[in-house]
Amino acid sequence: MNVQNGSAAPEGGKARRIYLLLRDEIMGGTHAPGSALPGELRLAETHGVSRVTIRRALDALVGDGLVERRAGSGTVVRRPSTQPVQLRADFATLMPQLQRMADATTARLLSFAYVNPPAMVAEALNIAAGERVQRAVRLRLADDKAFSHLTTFVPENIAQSYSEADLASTPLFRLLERRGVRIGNAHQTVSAVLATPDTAEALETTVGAALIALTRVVYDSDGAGIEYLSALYRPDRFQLEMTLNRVGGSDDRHWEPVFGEAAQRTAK
Amino acid sequence: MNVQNGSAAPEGGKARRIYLLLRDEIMGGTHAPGSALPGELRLAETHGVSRVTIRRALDALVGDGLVERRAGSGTVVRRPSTQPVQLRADFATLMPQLQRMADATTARLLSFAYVNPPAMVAEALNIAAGERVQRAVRLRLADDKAFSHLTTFVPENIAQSYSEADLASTPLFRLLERRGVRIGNAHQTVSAVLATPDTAEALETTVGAALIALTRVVYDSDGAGIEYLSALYRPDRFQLEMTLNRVGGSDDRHWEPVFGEAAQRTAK
DNA sequence: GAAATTTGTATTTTAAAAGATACAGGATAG
DNA sequence: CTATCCTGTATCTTTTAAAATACAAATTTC
Repeated sequence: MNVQNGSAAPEGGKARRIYLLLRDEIMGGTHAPGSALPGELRLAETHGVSRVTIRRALDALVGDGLVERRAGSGTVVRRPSTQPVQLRADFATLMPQLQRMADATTARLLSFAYVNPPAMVAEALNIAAGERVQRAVRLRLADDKAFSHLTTFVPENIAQSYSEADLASTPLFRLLERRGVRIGNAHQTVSAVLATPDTAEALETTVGAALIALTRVVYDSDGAGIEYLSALYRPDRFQLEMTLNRVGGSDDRHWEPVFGEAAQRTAK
Repeated sequence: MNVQNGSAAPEGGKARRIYLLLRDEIMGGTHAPGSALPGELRLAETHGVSRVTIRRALDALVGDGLVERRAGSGTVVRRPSTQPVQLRADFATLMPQLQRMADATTARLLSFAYVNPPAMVAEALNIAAGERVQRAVRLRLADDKAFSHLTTFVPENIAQSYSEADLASTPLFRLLERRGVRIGNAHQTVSAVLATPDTAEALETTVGAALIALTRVVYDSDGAGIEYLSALYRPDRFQLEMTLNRVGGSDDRHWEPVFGEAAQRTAK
């Protein structure tokens, strides 16, 4: 009745749970392409369900094109035919990265309005009670595939210093700096959340899938809140990366992040 | 039959899915403590299920002590009685942080063995076919509460330069550097995954919950793989943080990570 | 080539979850 | 005080998922 992707994801129940789990493991690399999954009987035991249920979960994976089944042999993880789009962003230098990324990706505005800020946002930006904020929800696509769901909150008085059109052409921070706002620092937090019905739909995934959640709060030089960003990423299409170097003398050896392009080269 | 936490999490099916979702939202701050959840009827519509099903999910949340229901008034998010333990680690300087953290936390060894490396690991560490690796699975607890599930892979020849006892007292990198291994750089990736039966049990959470996944590969100065770490964190008990400063002249303004203690002070 | 293992298929039974519905009772807004 | 909106409770029905079971067919292993 409610088919999500094109796949035959089980509606609810254990089969669905196991489907999500296995899918997650496969896309996360736990089961490498070409390698065989544990046998159906084994899986049934591991997850404490009957073989029939495992079977239903596997059926869905086959429907997704993630695995291939060979009678008598086993179930094997398929080599993804379409290259994993896998965008990567360096966590240490996230901002400029995102900037460059903006060129290679498309954004779609899902919603735009001035609203009363959620408690979290009001607290983080230190918004006075009753004051409103501009909320914009954007979807970012690469290669016509959605990989990130962004919700930004900007205090009303700041938001009014630019138009929607401005935003389309120029990054927010440039706009603000031109207007004399002196950006001070930003604070980022990374977490993991489950896809809700709306975010799942936007990101073309399934309710209950694991998403990377990044929260960023930007302050001006006086410590006043400028922007609150809540970003959700599909882990199979986007990943946060960072390279560290071991530096210093034998007394004070420690790690130091590698910036920008160097990080890309050092990796792998 | 299979109660996970002490809560009454629905076995499978939609009620469970919605329970997980709402729980995730509450713990993630979408619904601030003290604020009311959407009405049951509204929730039923949003999630496309009947009110009874929503009700079952809410029952579980009440069982967890996450929400309080008042007849006629609504369902309200409870202020957590036990302060959120919330360990925080700075992503940029993760290593020293972890070092310091080790003092305040306990580790429990769940398994220890020499095994054939999974494909992912073999590739990342550039292990020759047939060569084995030391695999150790550890659980890290703070305040008697598990917050992280660590699996490390170290090539056999390197692992043999220290004993299990050594590891208990001294961090791996110190041990290796004393043995003449010259540590070069490390590469980290952050993602999000779902809790599987085993990781869920270890982390005292529920199958299908969202977890932060951090993968780290450490190389020596010759580029040879030294350690492959796969860490899972409970997002309600651990978070990756980072503070950035806006620096540079008007021509070349960009962001730069703030290290160590400074980051802690700047935040909030 | 025989034995063991693994997936494929089918049927039936059992259990669990979800839904529909109706009404009682508390809380709040006007 | 009343209309309205919420949760509380109960019952019954329907639908769906899961389990149990048996056997066939393909593959690998020895």
